[in-house]
Amino acid sequence: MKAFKDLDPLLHSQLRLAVISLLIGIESAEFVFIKEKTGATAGNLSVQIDKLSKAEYIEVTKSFQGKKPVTTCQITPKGIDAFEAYVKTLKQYIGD
Amino acid sequence: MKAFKDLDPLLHSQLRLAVISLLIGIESAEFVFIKEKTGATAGNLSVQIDKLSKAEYIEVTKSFQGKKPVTTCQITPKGIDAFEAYVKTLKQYIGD
DNA sequence: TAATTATGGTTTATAAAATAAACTACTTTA
DNA sequence: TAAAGTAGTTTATTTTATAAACCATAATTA
Repeated sequence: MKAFKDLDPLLHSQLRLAVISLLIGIESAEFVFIKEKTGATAGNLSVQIDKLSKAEYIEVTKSFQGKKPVTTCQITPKGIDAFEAYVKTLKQYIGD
Repeated sequence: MKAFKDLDPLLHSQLRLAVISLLIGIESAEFVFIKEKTGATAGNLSVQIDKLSKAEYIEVTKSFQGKKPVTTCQITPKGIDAFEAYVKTLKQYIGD
């Protein structure tokens, strides 16, 4: 208990945590929306979304709105589980 | 709000967070004790304690117990403030 | 008593992560 | 048609985390 590796390193990242905690309360969100909400740069966000996607914490769909590319993100059940486990562990840390 | 940089990067590290959250509930703790509790390696812990110390989040005292060196760590008021701010921000993330 | 292991760390090197900068592809506007 | 904007991706650089090697001293043992 309180072994420092208990916190899922994939979620324990400033930006990825912000993304997941944003997606947890919403059905789906577009790249640009997430970018604005988190204040991240496009490059950084692109990389982190890719990691979350490869871990299957989120599902990413690419489509077009007219001629513009639109990247839509959605949290998966696996992502929800991971987030809940993360929060649970965290609460032990912060004594809640 | 929820800008991903809101979380103090100095505390947003698996090991440093474990150290601080350990020290918050205790007057002071020795290096070896923290090492065992967190499961960290000595090298890693040494580095992270140094960072927390340089940021004045903790105070480090070196002494001897007989002939053995003893490194004692204590959280500072600044460290307590930082931890509380961190927890506050975090709670917005995890929706608490 | 000379090597061996243990304790309590620090320093340095390497691996992994985050971030920024540069780039692609296409569109809109001046 | 040249410039600027949108929506991202890729690559390079910086920072961070981690592991490995090391130092000093003490206790153990062969």
